[in-house]
Amino acid sequence: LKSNLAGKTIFAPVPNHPPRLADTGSVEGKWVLHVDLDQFIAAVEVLRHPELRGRPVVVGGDGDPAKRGVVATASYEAREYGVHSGLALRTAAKRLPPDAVFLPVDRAAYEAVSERVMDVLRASGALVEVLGWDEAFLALPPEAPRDDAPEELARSLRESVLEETQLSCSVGIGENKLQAKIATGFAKPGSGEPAGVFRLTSANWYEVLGARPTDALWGIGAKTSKKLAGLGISTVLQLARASPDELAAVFGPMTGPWLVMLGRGIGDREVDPSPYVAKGHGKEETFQVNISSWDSVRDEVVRITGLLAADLAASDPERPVARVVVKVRYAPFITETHGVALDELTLAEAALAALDRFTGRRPVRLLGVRAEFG
DNA sequence: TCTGGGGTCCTAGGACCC
DNA sequence: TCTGGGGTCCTAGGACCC
Repeated sequence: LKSNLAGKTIFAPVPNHPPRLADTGSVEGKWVLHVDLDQFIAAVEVLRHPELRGRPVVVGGDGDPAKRGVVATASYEAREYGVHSGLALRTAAKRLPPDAVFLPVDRAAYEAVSERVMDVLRASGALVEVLGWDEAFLALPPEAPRDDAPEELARSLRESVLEETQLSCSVGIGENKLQAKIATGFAKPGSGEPAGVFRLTSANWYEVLGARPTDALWGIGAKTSKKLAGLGISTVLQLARASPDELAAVFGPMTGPWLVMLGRGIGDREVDPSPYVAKGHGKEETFQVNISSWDSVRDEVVRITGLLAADLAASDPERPVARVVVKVRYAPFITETHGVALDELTLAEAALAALDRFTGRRPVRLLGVRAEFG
C-alpha cells in the first residue's frame, strides 16, 4: 500500500469532526482476521517443560542472564515484574524473583510448532498470510459463504488451535489488516476484554483509538511518535486530521500520507497466502567482550561469513547472491554498514572488501554479514 | 532499558546519462 | 563549455516489526 502512495489523491478533504471511513467492505463480508498466539515462545517452552507452568519464564539469548542479550519473550507471570521483550537479560534478572527461569532461544522448536499452528489455520479453509512464528492474517476465500459473523470463525479458530496444539491465541477482526492487527491487542488476556476476540472497524475506530497516542498504531514507533508530537500531533485522532501534504514535507512523499492513513484506520486488505521468499539472509553477533584488535575483527568477519555460507547452502543453495553487506557496531552503539557487489568474488572476499571500507578502528561490539539475493 | 538477531521498506544524496 | 532538468541506479542510514 505504502509503495503506491506517491502522487495519488486518496484523501477526502479533512473534516472537522472525527472522519468516518467510507464503508470499506464489511457489506461484502470481506473481513480480515489477525491471529496471534499468546506469549508464543514462553508457551512452547512451558508445553515441553510442564513444571514451569505458573512460574516467571524468560526466553532470550543463550539462557544465561549474566550475558549480553535481550528478552525474546516473557511469560505473563514474568511480565508482572515489568519484564518484557527487548529488555536486557541482566535487567530482567534483577527485576525477577529467584524462582524465575531463563531459557535459551530454540528457533527450530518454535518453527516446528509454528508450522503446525499455521496448518490448523489453513485447514479452516481461509487464506493464510504468515507474518512470523506466531502471527497470521486470514481472509475467507471469495467463494466462501459470508453470512456468518466473523466472530464465529474467530471462535472456531481459537478452539481448533487449542485442541490441536494446546496453545491459546487471540483474534482481531477488522475490515483491513491494520484494523485486524490492532484489534488483536484488545483481545489479549489482561486487556479487559473477554473471550480473546475483538472487532475493530471504521464504526468504532475513533471510539477505541482516537484518544490513544500515535504509537498505538502498527507502523509508528518511538521515533516517529516523538517527531509527530513535535508537530503537535499526539493522538490518533489528531493524526487522522493532519494534512498529508504537510506530513509529506516532514516525513517524505510516501511516509507522510501513509501516516495519515494509519491514523484513519485505512489499510491494505489483501491477504497474500503465497509462500515467503526472503530477499536475503544475514548473520550477526554481539560479542560478550568488545573486540579491540582489527586483526581479530577480520578473523571474526571471516568466521561469521562461514556460518552465513552454511545457512545459505542449507536454505537457498540455488539463489545467486548479488551483494554482501557488513555491519559494524562500535562500542558506543554506533552502527555503520558498507556493502560490495559480489561479482566474481567469493562470499568471504566480498565481506573482507566491504570491511575494508570501514575506517574507524574503535572497539567493536557487534559484527554482521548479510547476503542479498539478485 | 547499557541496549539480540532476523528481517523489510523508505529516504536522500551522489553518480551517471541524455 | 561557467552550466538545465529529468530519470534511474546505487549506497548508507533510519525506522519499524517480530
